[in-house]
Amino acid sequence: MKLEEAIQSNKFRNDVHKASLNILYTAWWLKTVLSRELKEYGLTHEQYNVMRILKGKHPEQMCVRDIASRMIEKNSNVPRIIDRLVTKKLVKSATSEVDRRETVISLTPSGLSLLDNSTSSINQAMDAQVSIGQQEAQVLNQLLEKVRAKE
Amino acid sequence: MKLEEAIQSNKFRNDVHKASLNILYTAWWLKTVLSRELKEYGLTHEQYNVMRILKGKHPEQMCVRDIASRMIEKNSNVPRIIDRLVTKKLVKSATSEVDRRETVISLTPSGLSLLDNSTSSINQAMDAQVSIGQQEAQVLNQLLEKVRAKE
DNA sequence: GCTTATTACGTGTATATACACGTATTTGTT
DNA sequence: AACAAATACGTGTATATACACGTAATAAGC
Repeated sequence: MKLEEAIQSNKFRNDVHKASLNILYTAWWLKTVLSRELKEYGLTHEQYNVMRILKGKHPEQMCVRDIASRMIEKNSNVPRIIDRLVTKKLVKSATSEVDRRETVISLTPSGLSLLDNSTSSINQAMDAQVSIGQQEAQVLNQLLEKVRAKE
Repeated sequence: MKLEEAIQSNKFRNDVHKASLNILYTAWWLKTVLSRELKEYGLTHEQYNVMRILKGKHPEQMCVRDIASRMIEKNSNVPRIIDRLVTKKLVKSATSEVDRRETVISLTPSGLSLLDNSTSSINQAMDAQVSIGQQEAQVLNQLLEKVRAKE
């Protein structure tokens, strides 16, 4: 669906304004596509994101702050997301022995297994639904980096 | 900041995967930029969005459902966002006389005034921070539409 | 070594998304 | 007209973001 139909408006100040709304709408669309798959596994998008980050260091542990700094949405409240993963026994939490301020987190075997299965679903969904080619994706990446160039 | 730095990872399956994360991260970045401006006016991004939609029909009223269908994030709980705007006397709410199931909403004078001021800020912030040209924005728009082509 | 600053978390509040469900009202069918 | 179906809201719950603040532990300065 075109943006104009999706938000029932074609009143944009200019193409940059339209592109900004398009980015926001596409992100919402993408989250919806991915969340639909994750729901089968009882995971939210954010819980999945935390687990993916943990897998990057697996089988090593990571402290909460390291996880937070890798999140896509930087204001995520990582301690609370971890709480829910601990309840489901998908990750394990312990006080660091090196620095007792730190809480170190690691994937449990069942967390790792759930992550692998859900990642397959996510990847399939992405390949099936995100309908651009690799070369177009490269151009898109360059443009998005440029959008944020002034940060 | 490049995506790799922002999320401290360069493990992408391919460019389409990277582009998906890039869209999500850029949307978060953009919301942050805009919310910083809106905070001066005591508005959230979503409250602003509702007011912008209302302005499209001003001085006519709109029913809740019409507003909801124009939201960027389609699962927004519009009645509750409106509650907060009513509390701040930025919009007025009344039961429709034509169809008593409908609640019709309209901007108050102070709502309209706040909207105009905040829109100036938003537009300035967007022009200052979103650093692509109009022609690049056109290409970006085409690519984003293509990403969602299978919806 | 003692004091101060910093760091890493955890928690509380306001607002939001996502979704299910109940209720009042209107529309459609017969 | 009476009943069934659909519609438009409002509300409740779980989880999330955004942000402020408190506390325990460590680091830094003297």
